[in-house]
Amino acid sequence: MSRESPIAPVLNRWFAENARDLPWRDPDYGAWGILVSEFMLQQTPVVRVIPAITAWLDRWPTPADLARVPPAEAVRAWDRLGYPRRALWLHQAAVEIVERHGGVVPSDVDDLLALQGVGDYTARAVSAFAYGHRHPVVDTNTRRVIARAVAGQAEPAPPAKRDLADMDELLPTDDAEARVFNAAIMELGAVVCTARAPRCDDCPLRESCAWRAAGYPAYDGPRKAVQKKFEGSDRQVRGLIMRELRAAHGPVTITEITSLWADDAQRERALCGLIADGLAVGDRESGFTLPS
DNA sequence: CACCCGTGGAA
DNA sequence: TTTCCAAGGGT
Repeated sequence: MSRESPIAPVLNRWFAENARDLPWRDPDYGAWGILVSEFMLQQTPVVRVIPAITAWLDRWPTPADLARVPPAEAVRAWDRLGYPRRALWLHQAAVEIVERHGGVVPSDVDDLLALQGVGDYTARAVSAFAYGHRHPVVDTNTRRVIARAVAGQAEPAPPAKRDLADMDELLPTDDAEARVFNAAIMELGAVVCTARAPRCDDCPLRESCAWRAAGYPAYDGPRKAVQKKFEGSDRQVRGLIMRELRAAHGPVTITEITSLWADDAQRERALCGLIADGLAVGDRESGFTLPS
């Protein structure tokens, strides 16, 4: 037997009055725009995505528009949103949408999951937000809100398959309400129930929050893996090379690349990695470019 | 499952 | 200055 979500009514009401006016929440934004927004929002903050997605959709209003240009154009337009593989994957996803779905972003979760760069989160987000289908949409925000408001813990456990079922239990049975709830719980995690300094006094769930009821106990679970330092990392070197490739009109010579980073082994590792990822193409004789 | 992958802003 | 973290996904 199932029962209605205890927190959906109050959360959905709060969302109706407090939702940020984000571009992709326009009812006419379209599935392609929403798919692009989800790619860009993978680890890139909202404030940096807003100007980028506007320019992107202005240039490539449909998957077919993106699919017919070289991947280099996508990587260049991605600019400094970070994780440039996402630009490559988004371009590839557009190609697959044209090849397999007649240029229309699919609505089925399994079809979406089959697209390059689309995982559990993005597939369900697109199906739910673009097409109104009832799926649990689980991201870092929803996991944190559920950990606190429902489980009474300061931080969620490491991501697990179980998260989908946990979210599904809270999801209203009605499709439209479920879609709003997915957005609302994510929004709450983004602006109120934040990772640092949550604004519990302003939280619509404060009366029922299990973490508050327990007296805000500190997190005592397994230590989260700490992100490795960026300064001096391979990622920094890759970033420097990518910046050069994006800015260049012609091939970038190996001499120019060598000048970017002194450590030979690390520089070589970064360049080989970019080539393996398909972000760089070429050789030492003719130089390197973005993939065409 | 642990680790890797960019970039920038805020505490 | 350093650390944290941001609508994840692939291997």
